Amino acid sequence: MAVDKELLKGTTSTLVLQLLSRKKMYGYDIIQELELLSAGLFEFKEGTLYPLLHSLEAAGFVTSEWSGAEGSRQRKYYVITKDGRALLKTKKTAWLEFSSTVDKIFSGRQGGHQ
Amino acid sequence: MAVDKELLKGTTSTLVLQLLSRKKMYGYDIIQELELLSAGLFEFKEGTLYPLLHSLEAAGFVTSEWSGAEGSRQRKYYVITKDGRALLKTKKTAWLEFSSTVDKIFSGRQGGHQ
DNA sequence: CGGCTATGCATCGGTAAACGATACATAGAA
DNA sequence: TTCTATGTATCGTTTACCGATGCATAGCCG
Repeated sequence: MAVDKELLKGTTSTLVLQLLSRKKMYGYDIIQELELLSAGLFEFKEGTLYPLLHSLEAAGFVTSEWSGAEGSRQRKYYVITKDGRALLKTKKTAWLEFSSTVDKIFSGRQGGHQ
Repeated sequence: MAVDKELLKGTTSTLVLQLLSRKKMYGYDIIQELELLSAGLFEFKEGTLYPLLHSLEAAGFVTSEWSGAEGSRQRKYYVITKDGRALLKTKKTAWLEFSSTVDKIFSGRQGGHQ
């Protein structure tokens, strides 16, 4: 594929980076917010999100920090890095290119023989 | 995921069905045409397409027939069925819902706190 | 007090889509 | 004759995603 394999297999990492580009968030919050923003269409599972966050961190696209009020529950907040923002930009561009191409083909504006 | 897993993992089967909804085609032709229509963006591999066509046929969404001039090379043409057209319609609707949701989230029109 | 639910992070194994490599055969061009 | 394009096909690998599960805490309600 000429387009990014990851894009075809899912826009999950891009969606997560997009959310993190707005504010730092912790895992559970990301799951809730994506479900809310998509009107229930996207239901990320823990088994999907946490490994993804770990790999994004290992690759340097996000960093993490434990935070929370003294003595209360600690949450692991993820913060997007400069590299992460660059990746987000690239991935969003790729998404637009991909989705517009799919739209074009689906609309049937093609050759037209037969 | 509330949306179809197959959709997320790729729109390949939908793209193939879309092409077949226009005219019957053989495998090699499908690969060429998709590359052409997408301006080189989609480069389907044989290892992707042929197993896909076989599974579509096994599921009853397409049928196949060998055809070609007498004595010349025989090509295996695929024809979309009524079930195939119904599936295509469903998948295109799902794609629109999915892509518009992704677009909305990417555009940043969300909550806006912080 | 005890149990239930929501919150919160995490890992592990299974499934299946997509791909790379490869095989094989024919036709036409160099 | 050798190379490239055409044409169908299979196989093994990779890996995204998910289901299941585990563990821990906080708050609510009977």
